Amino acid sequence: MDRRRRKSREAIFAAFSELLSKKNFSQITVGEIIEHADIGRATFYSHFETKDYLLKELCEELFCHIFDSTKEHGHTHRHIFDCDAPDSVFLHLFQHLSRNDNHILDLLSSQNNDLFLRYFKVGLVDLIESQLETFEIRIPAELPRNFLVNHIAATFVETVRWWVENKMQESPELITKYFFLVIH
Amino acid sequence: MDRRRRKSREAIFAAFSELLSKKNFSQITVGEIIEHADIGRATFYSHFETKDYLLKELCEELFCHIFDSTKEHGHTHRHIFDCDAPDSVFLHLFQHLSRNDNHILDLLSSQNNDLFLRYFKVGLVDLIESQLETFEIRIPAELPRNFLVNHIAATFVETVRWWVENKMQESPELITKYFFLVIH
DNA sequence: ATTTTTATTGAACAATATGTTCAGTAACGA
DNA sequence: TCGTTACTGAACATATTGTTCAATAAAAAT
Repeated sequence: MDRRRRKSREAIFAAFSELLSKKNFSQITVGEIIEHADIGRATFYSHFETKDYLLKELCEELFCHIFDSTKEHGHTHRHIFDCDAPDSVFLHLFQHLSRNDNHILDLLSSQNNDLFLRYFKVGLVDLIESQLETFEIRIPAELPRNFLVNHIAATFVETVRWWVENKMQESPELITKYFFLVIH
Repeated sequence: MDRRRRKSREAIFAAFSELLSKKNFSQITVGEIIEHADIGRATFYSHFETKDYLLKELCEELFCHIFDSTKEHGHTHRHIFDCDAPDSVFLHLFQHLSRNDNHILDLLSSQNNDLFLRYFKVGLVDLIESQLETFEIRIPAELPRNFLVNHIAATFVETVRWWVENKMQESPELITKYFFLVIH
């Protein structure tokens, strides 16, 4: 990608992220994004069709990164069972979040956290779907697999929500413990 | 309240609900609402400051109604333990939803279901908070009460979401069973 | 080093949406 | 019947959106 194009794109993402951490998505205007990113109006529209697509691409950048890195871990963990915690895919996710790369936490703590948690959950469902059998969870036979996968993903997301709403005072390890207490 | 005022208010709610079941909240304009409700522009703004407040008041009308009715049930159930299912506060909620009063289901099935489920969850948290001790759920001592309440409410909401996404093929009784399988 | 390709700019543009104002009219309640 | 309250519809200023275009500058290719 052309360097100029990459710089514009990054400037838009940075400006948009900062605005999102301060005010509501629906109240953010394209004009504001342009102003903060310090680019021309036509440039913005040459990159993103609408504000919604911008959000979508931002989420993909943020979360694909997380899931890719945990999937690598997941693959090793799946086979190496002498690891400290066999369930640590989730621990890794919590740790990853608490490191606050790409200012994810600022976004998850903002008024717009629903927007991000929704995207996050979709990725989680895929991850859990593909690894459900490796989890040490007793699966009631009467329960649709589908339902259980959704439940685990949703519980994880809600745990994250609770965590950030409580200013993230707990360690990733403790949060992981809470998570498994309600899942098992 | 003046009959004219009540009629305008109802017309706005009806028009707004219908629009919400068809298209995205952010894409609905005040102009459209006015047109469908068949009222003057100034009338709309004499009732609701913004589209967001309109949504808020609509949610309150919808859900206060549900919670009020289940709280009455809850109070009786709390003391009458020869009832078929002592946990039936949740069964009642599922049944109430499936009756589709006020077209709640249309709204919960729409693209905007997040908006409503968010409001719904807030009411649920209050309900569960006040009745947690009456539930037959073993409470791990290490878990903050706060966390558990949020988890139960979130699980209920996610169960509803799963249900409506799957076209509500299951009976309220079966859904209640799924719910308790993952909660207990 | 020169040429070609590509991206950005800024301004102008029409189209749409927002929220307010006001005088006239109709419905309400007492 | 009379005073009050609500609705109307049009007009209004303002803000936002998304597009267009010619000029300019940076990057890539030769």
